Amino acid sequence: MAIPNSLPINGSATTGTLALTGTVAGLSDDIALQLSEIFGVLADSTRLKIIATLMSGEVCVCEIAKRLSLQQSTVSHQLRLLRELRLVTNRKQGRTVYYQLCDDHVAALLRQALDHVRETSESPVLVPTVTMDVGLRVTT
Amino acid sequence: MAIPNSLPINGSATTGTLALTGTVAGLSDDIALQLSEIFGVLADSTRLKIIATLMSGEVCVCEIAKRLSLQQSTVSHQLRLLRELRLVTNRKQGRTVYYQLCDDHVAALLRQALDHVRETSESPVLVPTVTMDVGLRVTT
DNA sequence: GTAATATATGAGCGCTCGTTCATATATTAC
DNA sequence: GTAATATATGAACGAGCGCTCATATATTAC
Repeated sequence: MAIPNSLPINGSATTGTLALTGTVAGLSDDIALQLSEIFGVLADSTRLKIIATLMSGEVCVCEIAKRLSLQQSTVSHQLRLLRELRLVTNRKQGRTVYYQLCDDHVAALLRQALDHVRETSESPVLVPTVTMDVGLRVTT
Repeated sequence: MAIPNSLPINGSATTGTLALTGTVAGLSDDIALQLSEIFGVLADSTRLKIIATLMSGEVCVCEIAKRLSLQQSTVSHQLRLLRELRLVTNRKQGRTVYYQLCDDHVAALLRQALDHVRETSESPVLVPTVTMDVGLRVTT
């Protein structure tokens, strides 16, 4: 994920021309790029964990690092990316900085994907089990 | 996106332990990785366009390449990835191979993200317009 | 048979991404 | 004042990704 020039993730780069994309089939270059950027944010497990952490509310940098066993600089770099995409806001109090999610869309996508993952792997259908029937038969 | 060892995108690598992820907050390494792989598929504009093309039904490789102005090998490589993630199925007829989407989840995520992109950029709120009021005032 | 068409795939290349390390700044404690 | 703590950020490195080119295979047309 590249860090953009302080542009939010939404808002089209060009003007209009959404008509062709009415039925989904046939994405314009512009929209395909926007979508890939949105999904790109979620395509890293570290960022996903950070976002998920923020879904429980406002958390400071060092707390995120502690909870996720990440280096502070790693967390700061990722938060910077999320900040420049306008997905989080921050608030400084003393020497600690608290971050907060401010985008519903990304969180909604995460939730939906999570539902799907759970749906397919949660159901205790055929938990691997080995049943052995051991015995000795003496042939005389 | 790496090509996996013929493993589908769903199905957890380890056994169970989904309990901790009940409220979304606190993703396990395993689940975060699974999610990042799902989003990773959608994090490339070329793949998005291919998937969107397949959302209109069964399409063959050369047709996809033609519609999207992509090289045939590019399309084949991406389709191979999608095939190994079990997101598409293919059917050979003569010398042409038809591909078809076979995963609802990914298509649903695309649709949802698309709705959000449209929602925020579609509305014709303040289309950039310059209004000039030019005149000459002669001071005598 | 040969030629043309459709697809698959390995190798290589350039680019991007995520992490780590080192360091700078700001704030609090003393 | 100094020390400790919290955060931000630039540089560098290694890994992975997507594309292109070349080539192999399969099928159809002739």
